[in-house]
Amino acid sequence: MSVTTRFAPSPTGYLHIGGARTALFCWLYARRHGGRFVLRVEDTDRERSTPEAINAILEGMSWLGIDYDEGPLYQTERFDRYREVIDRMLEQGTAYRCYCSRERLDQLRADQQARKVKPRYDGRCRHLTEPPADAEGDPVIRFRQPHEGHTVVDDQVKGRVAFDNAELDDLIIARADGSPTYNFVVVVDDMDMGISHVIRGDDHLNNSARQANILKALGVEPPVYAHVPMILDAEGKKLSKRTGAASVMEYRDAGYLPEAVINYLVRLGWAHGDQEVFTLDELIEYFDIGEINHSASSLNPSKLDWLNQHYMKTLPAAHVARHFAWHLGALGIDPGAAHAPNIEAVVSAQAERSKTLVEMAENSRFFYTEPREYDEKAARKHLLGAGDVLDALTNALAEVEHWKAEAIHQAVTGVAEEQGLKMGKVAQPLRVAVSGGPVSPPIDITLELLGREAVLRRLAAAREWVDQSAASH
RNA sequence: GCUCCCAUCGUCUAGCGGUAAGGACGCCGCCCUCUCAAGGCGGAAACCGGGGUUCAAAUCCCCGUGGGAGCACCA
Repeated sequence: MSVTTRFAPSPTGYLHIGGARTALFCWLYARRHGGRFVLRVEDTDRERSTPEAINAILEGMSWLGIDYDEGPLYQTERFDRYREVIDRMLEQGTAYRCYCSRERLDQLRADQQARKVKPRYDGRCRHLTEPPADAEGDPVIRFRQPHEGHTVVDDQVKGRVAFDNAELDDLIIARADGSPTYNFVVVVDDMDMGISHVIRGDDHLNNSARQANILKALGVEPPVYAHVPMILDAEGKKLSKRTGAASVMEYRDAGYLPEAVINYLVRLGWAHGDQEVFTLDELIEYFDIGEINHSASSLNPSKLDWLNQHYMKTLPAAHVARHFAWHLGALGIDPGAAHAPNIEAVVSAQAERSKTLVEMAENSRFFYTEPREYDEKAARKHLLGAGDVLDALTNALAEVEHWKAEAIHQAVTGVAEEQGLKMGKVAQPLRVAVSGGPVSPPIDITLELLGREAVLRRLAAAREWVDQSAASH
């Protein structure tokens, strides 16, 4: 059987992280089986579906690198088709007109709730042959749900799930204004698009029986269903805009690489033995629906951090640098400015001491702008009284022939020996002088990246600061 | 309320009748060290409860408990 999967988000303002994982699963499954992956936008809710909301989803997909073979398809463009199917069902008798007023329906529901039974339509219009005399307004169309027997969904994740058809009522497939409803359009779309595998959130598991029944009424074999569990926040609660971390774009903005997010997401609810890190090719080779977990999983932010750092360290520096540049820009830094250090070298130097690109950008500020002031504690500890060391360093560094880490390292250790000091007593004043604070990549690499001119300029400024501080105390 | 789903370290998970219940993140030690990290080594840490089935149960069944989802002229 040829595989066609689909991702069908409704545009609600952003690409939800859970939706992104579902999309990823669908995408991987299609790729794995040489099938097709379709993107379908469920925009029948005209209120919520804005161009911005649709763009947010497309942007999220493209940032993650999840491409699609077909689409985006929009349901709002398919109303004629839905109408056609509804008419056919009316003709065949698998659907019927219901004239019950909203008031009656509300009353019915209220009564049932009061009697503590499951609210459902009582089928009053199910056997009507013509409109009742007291009918007011346009009728809705309901699906004639079979009431006997069971509908079995052989879910690829949850296993065999049986629904008693008596539990299912005749759901509305078209409103009084003629517009089709969700459970119906999904069915028509899945049928028309030849979807073979419906992989979606398990909040839809209950819908699958009725959808399967509509499909059968249309004479079509239902697709294979796979309902994947939800993603919860770190506290085990439902993710929301309020708690944050729900939108894919928040992860980009927080400094995560798409590779890290993909790897993190795929391991949330899916595992391949003990392997933690996967290339895309490996995922395509290994991914299978049957290995998806049955239960919801909570976000583990520190594990994402770890993966992100892993990818920052191991992905080609040039690739990481492209994302890094974007974050530098967000800080108002132009990585392409004259005298700016080689950005790939900065990435290599900072990757092992940053969890995110945002952190990397903040820690790398001093490479691009001279420190306006020194970290107070660090300056007091390392700069005060270090005038002689700074002088010696200035002299030694001015002499260095090839401004490379190895030569710089020799010069610095030379000063330490000559002054009878431990390396720390030399490197730390130097570090504070050039970076403004107590933390930076190895001092020789830091200096190489900064360039001799900038280093000597910063040393002179530090020397001046030492004198001034000494004078004022 | 009814229907459906779920349940292994704090978290992500491996396990699919016989294991000292494994790995990862995080945490705690030690080593390395010019800072911060990274890295190496080691450690603490789990089968929700109760019944069955079986020679044997984290694994299979039932009940309970606890989470979650669905029950709209929303998607």
